[in-house]
Amino acid sequence: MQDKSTPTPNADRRAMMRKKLIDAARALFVEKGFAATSTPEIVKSAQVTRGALYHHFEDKEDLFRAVVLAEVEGLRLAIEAVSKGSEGDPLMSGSTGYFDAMSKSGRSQLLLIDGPAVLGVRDMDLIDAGGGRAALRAGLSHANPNLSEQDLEALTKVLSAAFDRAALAIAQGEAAEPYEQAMAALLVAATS
Amino acid sequence: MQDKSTPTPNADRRAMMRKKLIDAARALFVEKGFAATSTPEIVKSAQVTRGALYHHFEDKEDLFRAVVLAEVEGLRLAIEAVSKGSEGDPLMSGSTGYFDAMSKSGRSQLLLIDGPAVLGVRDMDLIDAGGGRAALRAGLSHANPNLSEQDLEALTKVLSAAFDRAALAIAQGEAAEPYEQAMAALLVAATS
DNA sequence: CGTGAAACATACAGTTTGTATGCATGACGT
DNA sequence: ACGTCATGCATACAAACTGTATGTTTCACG
Repeated sequence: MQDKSTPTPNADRRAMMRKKLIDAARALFVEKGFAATSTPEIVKSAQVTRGALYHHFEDKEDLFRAVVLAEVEGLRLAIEAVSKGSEGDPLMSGSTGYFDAMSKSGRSQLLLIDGPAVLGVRDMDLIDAGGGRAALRAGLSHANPNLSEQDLEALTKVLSAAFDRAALAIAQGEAAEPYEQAMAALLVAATS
Repeated sequence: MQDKSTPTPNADRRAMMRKKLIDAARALFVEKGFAATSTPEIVKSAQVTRGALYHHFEDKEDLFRAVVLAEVEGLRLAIEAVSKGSEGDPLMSGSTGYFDAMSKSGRSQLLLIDGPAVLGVRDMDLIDAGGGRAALRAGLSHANPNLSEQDLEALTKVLSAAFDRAALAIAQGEAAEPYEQAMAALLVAATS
């Protein structure tokens, strides 16, 4: 059969092109940061032209947002996979699952550093409200049923930030155990 | 006396120019973020030329670093001022002092969001190692003398991150009490 | 199979960044 | 007091980047 007889459907082309751009952008954003990464670099790495980039994304920030959203989804799946076959306290197993999932290279930099700076604290807060924080909140709520909605939200956020900082430290090469231990201690305290 | 008879010493000129630039840059960085603020904007706001900027700072990032360093110093002074005339548990009074000091407009954005993104996590970690974290560490160490150096460091960092997140939330307009309460609970737990 | 829309490529205008160069002004020894 | 020098600052310039406008190709579909 002639090659020309397999035209690529538009939906597939779109998905493939977006993936190529998102993957190339992710690698460069992780390596050099958002500001230091230029769109010519990105399209060169993805082997397409800038026309394609600006056809699929409004601007550089929009592409970054897509990268972050994909990363959050990856994080969600990873946590889900880990916590599936685990027993015991859901908070504790969720904790190890989170650390495991956040160990993927570049993930903490994207989600914890560049994300808030580029997309803003509010947007980023909404974006990762689901990514593990919902589970943490549920666990805390279960342990402290008497907590007001507001207090629960506050406790969730500060504990979540502590988790994030631990994941970041581990990603930067520090030993994991002290942080896992510290977070376990805090969790115990927060659920008693 | 003729006006011309008071030539400005170089040291003073230097300090004044740096201050003008740092102040103008701080306002714009807070308002629009680092990337979205251009050097022409900064010098226009400071009523000088780009030549002055690049004479006193290596580049835009270097100016940002100066802004951050000044901010950390301001934070340190503010905490010191508050904690001077306070009684009781140094950790608890330090906590309220920190929240108070971090309530200055733009401070959390600069130190917690843009700082790590622009200067990098490592540099920023070194920069604000003193700004309140040292006191937190000392307090934790005093309460848990048996903790290893590594464990103490980890606990300090995650708790510090929780404080930061609380300060950020408050700066974003959320109610302060739930966060102060949550942090107090965590502190109690971490010192028992 | 032809018309229209979507996907992509190329070309362009406006900004921005950092540097190079030139001028002015305070510092300092004699 | 004055000449020399370094420092402070302004202007001019080249390279790079961003977003848009315009052109071309490829699929969708009646």
